[in-house]
Amino acid sequence: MSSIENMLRDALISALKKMDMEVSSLPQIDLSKSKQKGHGDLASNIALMLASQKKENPRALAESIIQHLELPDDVSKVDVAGPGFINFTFHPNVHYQTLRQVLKEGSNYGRSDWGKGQKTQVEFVSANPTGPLTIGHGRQAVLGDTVSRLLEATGHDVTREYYFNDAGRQMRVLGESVQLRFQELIGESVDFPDDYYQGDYIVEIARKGLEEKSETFKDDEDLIYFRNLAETEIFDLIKSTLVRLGIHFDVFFNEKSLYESGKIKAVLQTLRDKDLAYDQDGAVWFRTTKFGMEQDRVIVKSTGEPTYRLPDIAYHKEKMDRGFDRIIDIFGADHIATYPDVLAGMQALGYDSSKVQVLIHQFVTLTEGKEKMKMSTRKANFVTLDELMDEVGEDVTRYFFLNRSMSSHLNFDLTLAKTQSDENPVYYVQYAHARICSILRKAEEQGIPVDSDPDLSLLQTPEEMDLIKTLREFPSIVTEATRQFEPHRLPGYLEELATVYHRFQHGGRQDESLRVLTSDIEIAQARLALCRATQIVLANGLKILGISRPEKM
RNA sequence: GCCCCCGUAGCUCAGUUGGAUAGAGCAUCGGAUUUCUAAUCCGAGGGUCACAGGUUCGAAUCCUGUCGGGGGUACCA
Repeated sequence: MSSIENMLRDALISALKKMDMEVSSLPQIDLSKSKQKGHGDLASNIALMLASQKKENPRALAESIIQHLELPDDVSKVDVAGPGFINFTFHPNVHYQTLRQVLKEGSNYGRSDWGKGQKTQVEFVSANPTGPLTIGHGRQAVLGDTVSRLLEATGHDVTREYYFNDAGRQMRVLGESVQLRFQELIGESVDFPDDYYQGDYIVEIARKGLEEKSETFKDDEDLIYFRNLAETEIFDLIKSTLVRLGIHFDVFFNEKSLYESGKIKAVLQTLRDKDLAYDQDGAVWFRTTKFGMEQDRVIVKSTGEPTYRLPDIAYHKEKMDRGFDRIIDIFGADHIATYPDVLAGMQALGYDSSKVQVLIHQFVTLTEGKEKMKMSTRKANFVTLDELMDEVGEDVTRYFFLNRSMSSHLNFDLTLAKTQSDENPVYYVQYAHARICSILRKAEEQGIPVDSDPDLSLLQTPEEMDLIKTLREFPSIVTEATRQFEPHRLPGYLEELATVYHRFQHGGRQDESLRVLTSDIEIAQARLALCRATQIVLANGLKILGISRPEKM
């Protein structure tokens, strides 16, 4: 955050003091970028806020504030507009200074260290290995990875973690599904139940099994064999899909290890000791009502098998014990009811549950033309992430999932996605980057010397100034996107930046004097510096999104 | 029944803790090119911000209710 905002804030406060205002009861002074051109560089609604508090006319109040205001040197103009906004216009030097900063910081521009030293864990995907990753998983995978990248860009120490369970009923059914397909392959006639895994990939795995096994006896040992085979094969598949998407996990955490290390039992015992767990109807209940919930919840079924809550709580305790300062869980909307139990569990065990931040994203609904499809791994009516990437490419896939806010349903029209791949805004952004690379190459070919300290004050056209002002926003876009966990702000910003750049460069088509490589060498050098700065910001932004930065298109 | 998310242009979606004339892309229509990459630019049309009340200087945004879509409300995860 550049200090000009702070200087203005201080100036406003001292102006208000002069007016005998109660500074302590002041609403927070909001200084935000003016929404429209002609309204200056920053706008404050302080007069409007105070007017409502004091029941005074906001415009008159704004005028009065201005009269008492001592402007910092870098602010060249101040005026009152609309219902009572105070608009500030910067001296152009502020903008040239921004440009120098971008060029100096290079790939660090936009990065910050406000998360310095914060050990942060991000858990996402966490799909059990029962089938290939689908478009539904894709949204979470890309969101989780990008949230992680944002956290890294703001200085956090991030661990990406994938939690899975290979011991449950799902996995048993999976193993049996493979076994049945195997029996078919060796010529036995089998009855394949409707609610078993229908996908072709099951047959593929069974075929793999045929390479090392020639018969099956339907005993437990066989079942374990097929279950394990399925798990390794499917996990390989999942990992290769993730690699393709540019996602690397630091830790794959197996739920089973919580049982083996006795941590599940220990949690249960602790809850019992604290009288937060009790027996009833043959099951063990967790007193969630103690933590403000409507009813208690079962944590161990009467069969003796824990419900998902118990291992989830034990897992989060494990995370806490590993010393993370922040724990971020990314879940689909179907898990919305489960996390309060986990948070209650943390409180019950004496941990600070505010360290856990749960991000819920809405579902992907898949349509093909007008058909609405309900995705189900079991029934094998899904589109895999790999198929999507084959069709539209990795960059489009990532962008598609990132361009929308988590809280809105993502309507995925397959036919549209295919035809739209040419029109996808990601190309628009990448093209701006490629165009800059091209122009820089051209400058080199023409032998224009690189001036490390060009006269930036030669940049004066509205297009040039717009571009610089847009570059100036980047760091706060990154920090806000991180703070609010809203990755979609970044693609929106990059599209805006690309637009402003394209407009700038387009000007040169009609008018030679507006070209970057214009005959006036000094102007050319100043514009080349502007191009380099834009390239830096586009590249830094795309990198955070995990999208490639082509030098040619 | 109760709880959570969503409802904004023909379509897909933005809209910063309540602020200035509600925006963008796609689609449609009209213009610009012997290009520093037309994967570009400029312009036009297109809106009862689901509906009805309320809060106030000001509401797409906050509150209440209704309708519609999705998800939950398990001794499934």
